[in-house]
Amino acid sequence: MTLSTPPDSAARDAILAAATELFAAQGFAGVTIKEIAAKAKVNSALLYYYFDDKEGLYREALAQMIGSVSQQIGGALTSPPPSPEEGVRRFVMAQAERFFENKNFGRLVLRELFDAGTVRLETPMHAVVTNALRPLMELIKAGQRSGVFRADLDPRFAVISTVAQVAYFTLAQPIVAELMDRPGPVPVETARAFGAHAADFVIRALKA
Amino acid sequence: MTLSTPPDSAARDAILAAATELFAAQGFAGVTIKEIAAKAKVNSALLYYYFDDKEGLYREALAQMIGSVSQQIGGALTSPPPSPEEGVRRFVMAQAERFFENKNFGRLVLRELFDAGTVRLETPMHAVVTNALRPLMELIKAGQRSGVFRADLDPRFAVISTVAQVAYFTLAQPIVAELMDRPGPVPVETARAFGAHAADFVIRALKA
DNA sequence: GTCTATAGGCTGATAGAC
DNA sequence: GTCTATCAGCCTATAGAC
Repeated sequence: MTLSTPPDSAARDAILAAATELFAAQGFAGVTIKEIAAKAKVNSALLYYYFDDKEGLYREALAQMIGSVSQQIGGALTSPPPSPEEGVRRFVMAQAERFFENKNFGRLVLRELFDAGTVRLETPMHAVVTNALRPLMELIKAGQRSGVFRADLDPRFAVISTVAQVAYFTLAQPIVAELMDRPGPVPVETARAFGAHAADFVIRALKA
Repeated sequence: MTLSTPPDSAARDAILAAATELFAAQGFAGVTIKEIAAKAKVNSALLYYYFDDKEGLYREALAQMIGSVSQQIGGALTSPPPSPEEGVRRFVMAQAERFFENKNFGRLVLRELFDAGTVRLETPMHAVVTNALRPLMELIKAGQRSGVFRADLDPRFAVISTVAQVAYFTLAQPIVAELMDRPGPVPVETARAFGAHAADFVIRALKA
């Protein structure tokens, strides 16, 4: 069936891809419509054919990213939970995989977090908590009940400590690069190695 | 002695304070000169008397924050190092103290991290690494040599895991608030409690 | 030092030809 | 669907009165 606004089109996809990348790198206010059009190699007026306005475009870019990725991360916990430890490891590894596979995701989402005072969107943030963070918290609570994890930790704090690892690594690339004594962007192997380190680090801190 | 550009003035201070707050909340591109002037309760043309331009104002706000605060955090390690564990605890607590005492610091600095692709400043980031992160890394290495900390950890990764805690907590306020089941901003007691938790969490992960 | 007034450029967005 | 042309508004920054 055909919708009133065509949902699929090469031009539309190009616009959305360009917008996602630019918003992730420079933030909502730091990007212009013409800049997006240039990157997508389309005329700037065309953006208004496919999207309501600049904010609508931003909204769609963000919603698309968060919807797909936060579910994929949370999805690491939907399959049978072998042990709390293994669950936490899977979660962190899935988070690392998604963040490194799609560098824009982390930046776009975390950027939105910043701008939350200036808020544009509440729903996507809610999706992150519901899809990814709540399941992780339940897993940690289960681990605490079964005695595998320390019971004296506030499970909410434990969740923050866990997700902070990969999030900060992704976000703080300039600092990470300098700390690594490496010029230029951090290579994927390093990022992957950090994911493994992070899972290990967190599990060791959680264990009873 | 008098400098060419008067360094102290109530108006100048008001402008700098207003700029810091707004840049921290909305980013460089998201703030207008008139907005800053309004918040500082001065005429917008006055900003150009005290600062070169918008970027110069941003630069000064950022440099001032980073200079004072990164040294204060790193300073937690200059006094006699009692034990590696205690050193790490002091570092994390100092980081928490500074971040929570001055909410703008974390946001302004971390925001600049994001924009590093679009770079405006490299020097301040360098200051963070030199003043705060390198000393922390040396401390961790010392702990590894003396057998207090696990030797199989990459000290660079360990540094990232350590600073990520408080940084993410500060940054991700909207997510943290929702996770806490609390409407509105996170109260200071909670932030302080997280600082203690974070220090504990990290030390447990580092210990041999 | 602090203000008013304004220049000049760029921005988001629309109308309408093809 | 995609483009050209264009506008009104806001933005940074400056000139100059007080």
